[in-house]
Amino acid sequence: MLSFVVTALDFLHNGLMEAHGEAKPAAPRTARERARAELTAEIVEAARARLAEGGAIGLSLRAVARDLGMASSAVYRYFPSRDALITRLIVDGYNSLADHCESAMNTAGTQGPQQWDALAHAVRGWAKANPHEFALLYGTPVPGYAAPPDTVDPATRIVVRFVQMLAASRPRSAGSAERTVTPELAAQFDFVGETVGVAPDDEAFIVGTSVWTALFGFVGFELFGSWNNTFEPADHLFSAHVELASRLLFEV
Amino acid sequence: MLSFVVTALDFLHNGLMEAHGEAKPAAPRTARERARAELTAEIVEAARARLAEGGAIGLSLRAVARDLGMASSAVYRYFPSRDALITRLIVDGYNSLADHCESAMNTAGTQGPQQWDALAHAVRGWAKANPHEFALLYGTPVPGYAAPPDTVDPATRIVVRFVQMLAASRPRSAGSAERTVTPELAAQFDFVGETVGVAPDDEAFIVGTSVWTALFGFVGFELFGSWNNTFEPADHLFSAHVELASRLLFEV
DNA sequence: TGTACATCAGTGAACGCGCGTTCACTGATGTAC
DNA sequence: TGTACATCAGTGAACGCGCGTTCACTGATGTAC
Repeated sequence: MLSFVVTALDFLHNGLMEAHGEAKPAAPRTARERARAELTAEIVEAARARLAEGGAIGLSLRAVARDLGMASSAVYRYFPSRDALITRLIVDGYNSLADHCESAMNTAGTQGPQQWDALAHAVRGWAKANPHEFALLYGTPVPGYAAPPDTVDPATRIVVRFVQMLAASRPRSAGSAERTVTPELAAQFDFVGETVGVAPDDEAFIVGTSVWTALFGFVGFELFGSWNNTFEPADHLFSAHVELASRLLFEV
Repeated sequence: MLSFVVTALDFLHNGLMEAHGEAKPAAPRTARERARAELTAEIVEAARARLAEGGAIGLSLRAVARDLGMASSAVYRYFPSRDALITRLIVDGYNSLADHCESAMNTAGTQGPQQWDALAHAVRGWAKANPHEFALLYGTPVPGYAAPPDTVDPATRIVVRFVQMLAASRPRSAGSAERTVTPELAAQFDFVGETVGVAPDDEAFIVGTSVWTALFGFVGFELFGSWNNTFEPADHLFSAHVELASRLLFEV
C-alpha cells in the first residue's frame, strides 16, 4: 500500500530492506545484475506455471530447474531453499490479488455498494483465473511450510481496503461508550480498526467479517469442487450472494 | 441418507454393492474374516493418525504400514491403492461430521433457530477437533486424486439436513408461479430441492447458501490461519456470526 | 474326524522414480590498481 | 588502457531419503470329501 510514497522513498527503503537481508536492488546496472534480475523473474514465472500442475506441494525446485533447462543446483544461486521460493510465490500472489482488486475498486467509483460489487467480483475473477494461487493463499496450508512474517503485509492489503470501505459506510458513532458486542470481541474489533486506522461500527464489523468469510467460502467451494453437480456454473448464485451482502452492508 | 431404509434393505444392498466390487461383508464369522475386519479398521485408524502430521498429501502407505509394524506390501491386501485409502478416509470423514451434526441437531429440539445454532457449532466443533480431516474434505483437493462417486452420498448428508431445515422454516408458498431469481438459478434451486425432496423459498435458498458458505469459510479461515493475530480466539466472532445468520434465516 | 487341496495374509527384496540440498569445479564477469 | 585478483553463475555428480507398486515366496487358515 501507499506505493507512491514507497516509490519516492525507494532509495532509503531499499537501504533499510537490505539491512534486513531482503535483497531488492534498486536498479540493476551491471550485466550481472540485469541477468540476475531476469533469471530470478524467470524462475518465479516457471514456478508459478508449475503450480498449475500438482499444486503447491508438487512444486519442486528440480522441476522448475528442468523447465528452465538449468541444473537444479543453479536455482540455489537465486533462492536459498524451496520454502523461500514458495514464500515468494505467496507474496506475489497476495500482491497480484490486491492489485487486481484495488484497480477494480478504483474504477468502480466511490460509492460503497459499487466498490463492494467490484471487490467481490474481482476476488472471484482473480481466483478463477489463478485457482492454484488462490489455493496457495487461502487453501490448506502447505505441510511443513511456515509462512514468514514477510507474507503478512501483502496478505493484509486487501483486508485493509475492505475495512476502510466498511468504516466509510458505517463509522462508529461519536461518543460511543456503549458497545453492542462482548468486551473480548470489542477489543478485537478495536485492534483491527486501529491497525487499519479507522473505526467501523460494531454491527458493520460483524456483518463485514461474515460477508468476507462468505465471499472466500464461496470461492473456495467453487474452486475445490464442493458443489459440483449443484451450482455449476455458480455465476447467478454468486451475484445473488453479492446482492444480499450489499443489502446487509449498506442498507442499515 | 435414508439410513433406516438402507438398514431394512441391507441384504439386497450388500448384494448389489458386491456386484459393483465394493466388498462389505455383513457379519464376519470365520477367524480370518474377523482378523480382516479388525486389521482394516486398524489401518484406517493409523492412516487417520498419520493425517495429523503432514496432511493428506503426506499420507503414505509406507508410513501407515510402518506405524502398524507390518510390511508395506501387506497393506495391499486391504486397500488396492493409496487412493482407495484416501477415499475411505474421506467417506469416513463426511460420515463422522454428519453423525456429529445430526446428533447435535437432534438433541437441540425441533425449532429452526435451535437447530441452526446446534448445526453451526457442531460443524466448527468437529472441524477444530479434526482439523486435518476438515482440510481433506473442504480444503485444497489432493493433487492427482480424483474423488470417486462413492464420496458423493456421504458428502451430501449434512447438506440435506440443512436444506430440510431451510424448507421447514421457509417453504415456497403454494401456487408460486412467480420466482424471485433468474431462471437459471431457479432451475438449480429446483434441482437441489427435488434431490432433497423439499422446496424452500427462493430467498431462503439464497440466504441459506450464503450462510452455508460463510460457515465453512469461517472455519476454513480459522483452521488455515487466515486471521492469525486478529480474531484469536475466534469464539466470540463466531457466535456473533451464528446469531446474524439466525436472524437472516428465521426472521423473515 | 481326518486328510488333501485351495485360499488367503503377510514377507522381504526389488524396480524405478523423484525429491532437497551440498560440494568441488569451471569459466565468465566485475573491480582495484 | 591493461593487468591481477576477487566475485559470482552455473555444472554435474553425489548423498540420503522416501515413495507406490509388483512379485515370488512361506506359512497359516478354511473347505470339500
